Amino acid sequence: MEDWGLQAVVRGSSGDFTNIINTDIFQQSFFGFSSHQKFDNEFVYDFPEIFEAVNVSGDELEELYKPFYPTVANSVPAQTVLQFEEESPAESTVNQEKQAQSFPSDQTSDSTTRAIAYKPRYKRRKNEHKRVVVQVSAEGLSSDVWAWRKYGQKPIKGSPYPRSYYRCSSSKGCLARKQVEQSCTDPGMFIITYTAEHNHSQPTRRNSLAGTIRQKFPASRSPNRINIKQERTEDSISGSKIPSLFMSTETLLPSPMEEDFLQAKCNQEGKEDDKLIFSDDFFSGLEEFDVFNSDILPISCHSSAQQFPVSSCS
DNA sequence: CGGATTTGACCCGCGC
DNA sequence: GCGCGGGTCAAATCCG
Repeated sequence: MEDWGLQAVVRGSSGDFTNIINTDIFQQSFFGFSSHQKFDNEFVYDFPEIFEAVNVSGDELEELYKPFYPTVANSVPAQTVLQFEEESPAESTVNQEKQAQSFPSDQTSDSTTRAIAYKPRYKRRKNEHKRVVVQVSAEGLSSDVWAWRKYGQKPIKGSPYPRSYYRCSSSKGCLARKQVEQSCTDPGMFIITYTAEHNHSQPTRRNSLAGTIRQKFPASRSPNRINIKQERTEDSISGSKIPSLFMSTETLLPSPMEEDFLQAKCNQEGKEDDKLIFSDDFFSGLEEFDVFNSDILPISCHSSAQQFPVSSCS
């Protein structure tokens, strides 16, 4: 997604969406949220009430978001600010080469690019990858859907707390990185910096995604809950198994976030006839969605994305 | 025994 | 050019 490289300020009135911030789901649905562009390189995204408060603090964040203070100051006290750092054009080619090495199946890399050997021992410091900075509570720390392996820890000047470095442990070639440091102004909060993107789907062996989803959409909060069940139907033409989306009736009254989430997926994954078709990748981490399913009904989708979600087959 | 963590050494961008 | 600060490496250790 091209817009992923833009700098963005994101604010939410409530909700620990950081639980899901580094998942493909969130990233892909991110731009489905209502937004407006303030400057050439700044977008403001409004999040629905379903999110809980996340406060911004810390010297690093302050430095990062100086240009955006007007936006921050005008929003409610409870807010979350994210920044997506844009890679510099000069290094873009190098990054493509490196990514081509790591992602041989990447459709954006042609065979010529893929053949280039590039293996620096150390990465460039700045502007190499998109970065997402979030602040979460200790609870948010433990609900990461990805498997991380700690590979370093350093004391940080000006902070009494060290910074921990993590890399993705579920895929050998994955460049995804994560830094965690305790906020010096609010020791109860942690600043997480995600760097690069995963080149694989979420690890299905971990149950934390289901836990995250339950946390975000507990059944007791119906009608805001979202029930999704994976079902693979055979394509009459290709004969391959195609995952389809099934939802319970509660989603007839979706929260704005869910609606935009689904709309974004709808836009991205495409539609076929009156049924949403999602990729295998989307479902790879959602196999436990049906844990709290009751009555599952297929939904339909109008051809216009603006009308989605529109109806449910009863 | 294999994967995760710890931790000192090493590397390197960047400012002076 | 030099030194600082931060990111990564890798051997040792831990742990299930």
